[in-house]
Amino acid sequence: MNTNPYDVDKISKIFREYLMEQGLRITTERKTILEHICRVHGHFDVDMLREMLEEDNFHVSKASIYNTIELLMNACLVVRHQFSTQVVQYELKSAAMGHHHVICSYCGAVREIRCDAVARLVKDVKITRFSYEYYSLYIYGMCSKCRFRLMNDKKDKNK
Amino acid sequence: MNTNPYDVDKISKIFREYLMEQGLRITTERKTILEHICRVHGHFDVDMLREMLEEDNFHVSKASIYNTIELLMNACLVVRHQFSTQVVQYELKSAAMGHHHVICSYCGAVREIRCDAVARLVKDVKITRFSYEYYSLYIYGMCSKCRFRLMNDKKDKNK
DNA sequence: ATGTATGCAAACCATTTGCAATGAC
DNA sequence: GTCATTGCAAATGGTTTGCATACAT
Repeated sequence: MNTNPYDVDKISKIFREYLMEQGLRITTERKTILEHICRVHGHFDVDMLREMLEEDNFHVSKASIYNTIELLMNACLVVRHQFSTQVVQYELKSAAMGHHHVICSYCGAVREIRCDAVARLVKDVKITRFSYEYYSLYIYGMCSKCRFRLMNDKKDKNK
Repeated sequence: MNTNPYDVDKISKIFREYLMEQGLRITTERKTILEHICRVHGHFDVDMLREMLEEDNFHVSKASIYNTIELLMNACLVVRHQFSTQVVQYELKSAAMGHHHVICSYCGAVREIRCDAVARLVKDVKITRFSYEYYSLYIYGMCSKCRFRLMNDKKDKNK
């Protein structure tokens, strides 16, 4: 029933319309960057995106990547995540809407889970003087790897 | 029924115990920084905290503030928020647990709301190989001020 | 033809790091 | 007395900015 969250044609069309509406130009860079974002099925950061583009022999400056991501966020097509310090990651909004993020506070690993009950409830939260666009739910805790490592560290200490 | 989320004595005790447990030292700086954090009823950032301390004639280097906040996060007493770019804010975990964040994507204004139904549901989400510590829910959209401003801008254009 | 968008390099600024001096234990 | 912690200043690195050139309209 759900439509593909990575549908390039659909997403590119929305971006084109947004740019025209705002009187901004539809450049090769902007189009190509968005196309590559749609190919990443998951999170991405500026460097990763740049490498992908470079591998495709498409050279863009970092400044243009930042510029384009900014526009995509304004167009509500991309959302920003900052799970830990120093690492800013982005994600297509259409993809982000389908899951929540489970983050290990110790190693920083990020996992995605679905929970439609939570999703439904959050969308129905009534907020006065505010028009809802989207939400991010980050659940923090300790992953099994870190728990295991911690247990072993304690054992070693007691020896 | 709820206990005061800003209870200095209780929070300081937990921090002291954490430090001893980890073989770390209980310094005047660490104690004083935490005491000031408990006085902020809301979010704070490193500079704000430093100003507060300075006003109290307590001089600490930024490095020590960063160091102490790091420890407080490891002790699960403080959580980090990054609502928009460039501004990292922190909050006492005991305070953060009582509310969700409503953020305007346009002006960056942050509001807090309570919704116990969501809180209960999220805490009960079953996650395999993971021990839950806390969660953050960020709801993004447009606040009434920005909506109003946008409407006026459009009117002006059409003139 | 006009003026926005790009690329590049320099600037910025929050955070981190290195090291000598201090102070907790 | 020992060694972790602090303060200071320098280093780091992601993001932003300024400006000449390229190109969308």
